[in-house]
Amino acid sequence: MPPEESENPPVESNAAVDTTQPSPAYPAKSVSLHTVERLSVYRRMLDELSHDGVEYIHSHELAALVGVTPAQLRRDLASFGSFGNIARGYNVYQMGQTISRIIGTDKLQTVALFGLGDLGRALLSYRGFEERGFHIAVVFDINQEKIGRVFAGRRCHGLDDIETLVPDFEIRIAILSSRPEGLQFVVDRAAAAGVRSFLNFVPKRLTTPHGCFVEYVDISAKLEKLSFLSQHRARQE
Amino acid sequence: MPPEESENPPVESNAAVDTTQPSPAYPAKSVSLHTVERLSVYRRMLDELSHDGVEYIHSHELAALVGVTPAQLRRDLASFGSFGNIARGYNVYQMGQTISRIIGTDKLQTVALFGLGDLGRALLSYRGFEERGFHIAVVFDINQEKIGRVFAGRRCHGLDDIETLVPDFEIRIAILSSRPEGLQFVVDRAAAAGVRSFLNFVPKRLTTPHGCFVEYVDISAKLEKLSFLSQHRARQE
DNA sequence: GTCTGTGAAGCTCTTCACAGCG
DNA sequence: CGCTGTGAAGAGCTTCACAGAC
Repeated sequence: MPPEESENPPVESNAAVDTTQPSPAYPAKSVSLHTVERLSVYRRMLDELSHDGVEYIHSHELAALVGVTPAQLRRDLASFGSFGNIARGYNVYQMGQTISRIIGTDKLQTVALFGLGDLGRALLSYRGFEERGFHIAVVFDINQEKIGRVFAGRRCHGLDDIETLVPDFEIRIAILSSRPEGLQFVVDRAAAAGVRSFLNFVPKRLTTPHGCFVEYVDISAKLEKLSFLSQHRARQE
Repeated sequence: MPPEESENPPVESNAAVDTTQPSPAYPAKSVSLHTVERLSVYRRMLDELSHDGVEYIHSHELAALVGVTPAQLRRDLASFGSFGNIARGYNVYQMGQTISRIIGTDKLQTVALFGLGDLGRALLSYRGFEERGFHIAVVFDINQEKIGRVFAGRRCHGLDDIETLVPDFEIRIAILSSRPEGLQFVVDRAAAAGVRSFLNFVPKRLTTPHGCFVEYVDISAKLEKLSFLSQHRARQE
């Protein structure tokens, strides 16, 4: 399993640029995955700051708020172009917009959910997704008793609707919260219908379909990590 | 915020060693956090294999099953002592036991849950924790209407019971799934009562109490990472 | 003086490749 | 032969520290 971390294809500016500021829009070089994860954190804090009326912020202030070093913050931001003002720092609103555009959440993204067990229903009612730019529009389950019923405003579909609904809603992202059995089949079928990436809550390793991405969320593993740390480490991380 | 990743204090063997096999029990050197995360994955797969009756396995086989390189698997295992048999490979059952002991899940651990919203209730009904050695024994909420009611077999408590219940149940780990407001206060209070580590589902940065660990699970951030990848990268991760 | 952006150093994790064993 | 364990090399990420801007 060779990690195929090829360099980015040169991403041409596709969207209409309508910002009033001369903000750099797209990554100049390859942005590391660690950086991408931190970008989400930065954006959340920037949204809060913007909401509180803060216009400009210095790297050391924002860094302290999100818990990274100032150097790292500046490095992360520089990876897709520099736009800090030396006297006043970074424009809070503009930087938030730029990060949104880079991670692709400047427009609402339509998401599908597979599996309406306890976790699936909880994710469905979670309001946090909408405010971050994700909308669960379609839900699927294999359970005949659930198909046709409505959960949190969405009608539950059977797997046979994958081929019609995924293209119709232009779904690129799927959340997996089903039983492990048959999960690979669902993933392959969804990928064939056009889904490009999967957020997998099921504790089961998947064979990633070609051209797709899978991100794992393993809650038990996180607990085990904490268990290890409490046992073996002395101080905070 | 200097990352205080001091080297491990020499962990002396504390528990009574009762294994029948001459397996090394405790990390010889500092085990990296990445290794710890993978150990959870190895153990899950080893449990499955053991259940299927597999007795021995070679590094390249197990590596393929969990999606890492054979070299990495061997390196991970070697970080807490080597116990592979050159002819037959690794003893599946013994290695699972050893990993459990290292991450501290060879005995059931009692966990508290803070916040009984949608996500909290889903976590409460999730059966996967028990089989990995974690038991949610106590649940808390600030909502007066929930206090006293029973959810999935556990009576909901108010925060005023933290100081009595945490010591009584010897709770070391807490899961946070409440609203962001007042979360820091809850964490500080729980830490003072004896909780050592926190699994935080709330999208809010915490000041880690001294001597404690906080592990963040940010689902929206994961979606944003996928969104970025679909946009900018060409192939699978 | 302060702050940003960045070359360079430092550090950590991963992979290579091979000695040694069976 | 093939496999494990490991020194050494490689790759990637973080931090240092300073030039340049203000």
